[in-house]
Amino acid sequence: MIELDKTYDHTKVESKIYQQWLDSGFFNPDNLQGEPYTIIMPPPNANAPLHVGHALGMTVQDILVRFHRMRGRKTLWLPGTDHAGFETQVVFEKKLEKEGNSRFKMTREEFYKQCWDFVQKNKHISEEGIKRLGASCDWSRNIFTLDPKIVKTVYQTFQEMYKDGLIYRSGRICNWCPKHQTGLADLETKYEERVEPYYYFRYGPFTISTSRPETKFGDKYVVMHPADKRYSKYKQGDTFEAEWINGSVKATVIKDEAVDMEFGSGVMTITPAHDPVDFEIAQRHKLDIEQIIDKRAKLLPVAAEFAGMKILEARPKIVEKLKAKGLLEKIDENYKHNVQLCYKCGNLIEPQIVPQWYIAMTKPLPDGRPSLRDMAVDAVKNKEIEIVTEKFEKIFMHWMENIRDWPISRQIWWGIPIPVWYDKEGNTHLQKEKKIIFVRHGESTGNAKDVYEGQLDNPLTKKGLEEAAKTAQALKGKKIAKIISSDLQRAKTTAEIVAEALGIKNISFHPEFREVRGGKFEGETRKKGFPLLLRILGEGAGETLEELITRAKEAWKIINAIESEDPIVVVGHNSFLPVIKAVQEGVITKEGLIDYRKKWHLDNAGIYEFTALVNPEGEGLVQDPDTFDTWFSSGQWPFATLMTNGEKDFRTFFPTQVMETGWDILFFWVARMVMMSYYKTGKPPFEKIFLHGLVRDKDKQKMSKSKGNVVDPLGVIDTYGTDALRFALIFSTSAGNDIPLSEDKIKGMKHFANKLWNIARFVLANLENYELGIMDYEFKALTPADTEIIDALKFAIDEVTEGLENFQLHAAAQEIYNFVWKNFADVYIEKSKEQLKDPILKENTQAILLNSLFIILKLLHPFMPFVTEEIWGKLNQKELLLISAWPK
RNA sequence: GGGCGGUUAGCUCAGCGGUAGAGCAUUGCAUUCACAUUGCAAGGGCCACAGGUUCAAAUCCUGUACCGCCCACCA
Repeated sequence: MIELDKTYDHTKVESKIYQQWLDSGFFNPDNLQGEPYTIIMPPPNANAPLHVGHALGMTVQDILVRFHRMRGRKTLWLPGTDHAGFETQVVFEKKLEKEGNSRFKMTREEFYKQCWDFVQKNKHISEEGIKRLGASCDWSRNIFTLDPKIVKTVYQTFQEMYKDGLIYRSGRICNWCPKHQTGLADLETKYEERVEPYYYFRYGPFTISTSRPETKFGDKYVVMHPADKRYSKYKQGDTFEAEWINGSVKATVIKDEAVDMEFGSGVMTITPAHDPVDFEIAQRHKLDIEQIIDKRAKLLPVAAEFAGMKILEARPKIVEKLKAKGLLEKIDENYKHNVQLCYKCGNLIEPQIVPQWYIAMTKPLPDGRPSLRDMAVDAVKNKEIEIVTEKFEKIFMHWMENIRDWPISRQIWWGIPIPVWYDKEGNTHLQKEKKIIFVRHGESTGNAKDVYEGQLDNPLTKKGLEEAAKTAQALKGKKIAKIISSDLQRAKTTAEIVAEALGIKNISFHPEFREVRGGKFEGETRKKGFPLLLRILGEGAGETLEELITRAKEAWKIINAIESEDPIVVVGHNSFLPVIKAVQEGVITKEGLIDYRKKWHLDNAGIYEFTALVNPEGEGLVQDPDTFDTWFSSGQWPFATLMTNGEKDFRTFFPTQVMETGWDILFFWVARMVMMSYYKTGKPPFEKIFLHGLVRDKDKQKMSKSKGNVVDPLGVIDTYGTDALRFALIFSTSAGNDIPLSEDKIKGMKHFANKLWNIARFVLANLENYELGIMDYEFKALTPADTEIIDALKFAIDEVTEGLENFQLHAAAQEIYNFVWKNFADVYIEKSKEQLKDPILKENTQAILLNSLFIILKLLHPFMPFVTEEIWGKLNQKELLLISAWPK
């Protein structure tokens, strides 16, 4: 007889159960069968602890993932963390500021290293948080957005898009944040209504008006609408002298339709260097453009005595001066207008002309496909991608229609550097693609004996010679630029056989590491696994890590010196081949090398082809100082992540099934993923987009640190348990709507977990020695109460299943909640107490109680994984509830 | 300026053609019996307003009034 505690104590259960799940290996789809079901986790910022919004997202995804795993799908939920370029840099700079430091006092390298360490330290905190939420994701595939394998994919995409003419660099005007010293996309700015004085000035024969007199120093064009009759006597190109801030200027009349005749006097002067509309007018008419304000929002020498002043300081003084000159006509003190602000720091955006990289959103692809925008729009229109809740589909379409080219460069340091170099003439140089064909030597006498060879210079066996010839055949027909080989006999001979068969004269041999230091491993019997490299590095028997890396870099020098687009064949032994690849991709730690050694194992005479991106080298080449917008790399996340684990994952799990995230990053992220994925793979990144709302406090207020109403999910978990938090987040809310979360609600759900626990306690207490495996129990002599609960149970199964299938999680949660508490506990259990006393009805009743409990646990498991798994474990089950079959 | 939503019980929200629902809160009763992190019961709504479609409207259509959000941004 199994006794349960009187109440459910989550603190005794959760970490234990999570460990059981991890140990089972079933978070990893490699241990599951069936049709793949994939969700890529939106990677939380590595620098910040989880907030309750993450808790909601993780819960929703975990529910979907657990549901489909139980339904027999090969389920992959791929976790990761995000370097979150701008966000993290802002946080880190604030930290520096507190310490009296600044990034402008540091070298870029210093800054990057410190930021890296800062992020690595915090990364574990968010990963721990994800675990505590019960996320059943596959940690063996956990990945960071700055992982070299991700960066490589990002660079490849950049290169492809550049070659396709979709990426270009332009010196047009951009949103500039003077505080953060970077350009920003439109999405990264916000508007705020302000009431500010509005000034009317005399400018030659005209009246012009402005809220920003400090920009007006360089103004030498007056612009009016061509159809404005009031000014018909002025013609395009007319000039006149006008007394202005610092003396007389020669002004030119420009006619442009951008001018609103109704507004002010219908005449304006323009400041092309600091206003997007003015800039466009200047472009149209090929007007001079002069910078007035510097990147720190201070006035330049053109402002004469005002030079060096901050704009807000200068403004009243300039007005004063113009007034003294009799040029001020009037001031409207109640002028309401919108000002553009940096969405992070809230400082005024100062438009500046700074060259940025852009992606063309509406330009058709050179291969005949429509533009990035159109591919995304088409996908949603013809339901290749479905956005859950129509509301967001409309918003998505509307945004897409008005989309502008996307600036992807940022003048910040924390992020992926832009892989572009400039020479002295300002020409652009990209990374070079090097096609590499690795070939391992054929079987050597050492291989035949299955021993480690190390530096032993063994020849090929007869079989090895044949293998080399076979490999040569496989390469036949390829144009090969050169063969580079190790000078060990086994490699040399293999290389020569290949060269001869393909008729290649261009072949060179390079010295291997030959020194014997201990040499303990030589000739030893090969054991399981991939220990050779480990032993080289670990036991000091051979080459040190530094020596190995140096040698790999030397190899790359040789490869890079080859000026050919054709593939280069590299012949060597099994340990060195992946090392070259790893070093090229920047994985230069011991762990990184060993990881590569495991992944790229080659059989004797095996072939492995890949394309490397190599930085250009040359006199005076300077790398572009900018980094990518985080969303440029995370926009590639669904395929980039799946491409890191060999090609198999990508083939198996892409396109993924669902992207679940907050609606607030629909444009930032989701739209970009759709476009990038179609571009790169020709496929949608996911079939469904499921957007959750913002979690608000009980008064529907947005949570914020300054309001002090932030709910810490981990604190809630400590007090009420993960299951309670999860159920509270899901219960009585529908997709895409904001969710008010109150402590009462969470408490109520803790009560529900306890209710379930006591239901189990009751069922178990009344089982006596009844054997537990009764899922096939044949019911006889059903009472009306029995029939009723069986029907209700069937109904609940259907409703919960349907709710989960249709992303109506709240409906599913309510259904199971009501069934458990009302139908089962309040009605059936109460009636069963009588029935259990009846010797005829007893067994039947026990069977119904137990079967119902089984089904309840299954239905509830996606929502409340811990308490259900714990109870399940008390029911003498062999397999985990985690992978038990979903009821039908 | 353009677009998208919302308005249902005191509070938070489901329902979206067929007799008004949940959680919390309120009130009364019960309580050695799985659970007081409980049970039973009660009160509480012309489903914003005005028209229309329909045998039938909280649910569909049109308009009005508030509330909210997104996009654009006029010097």
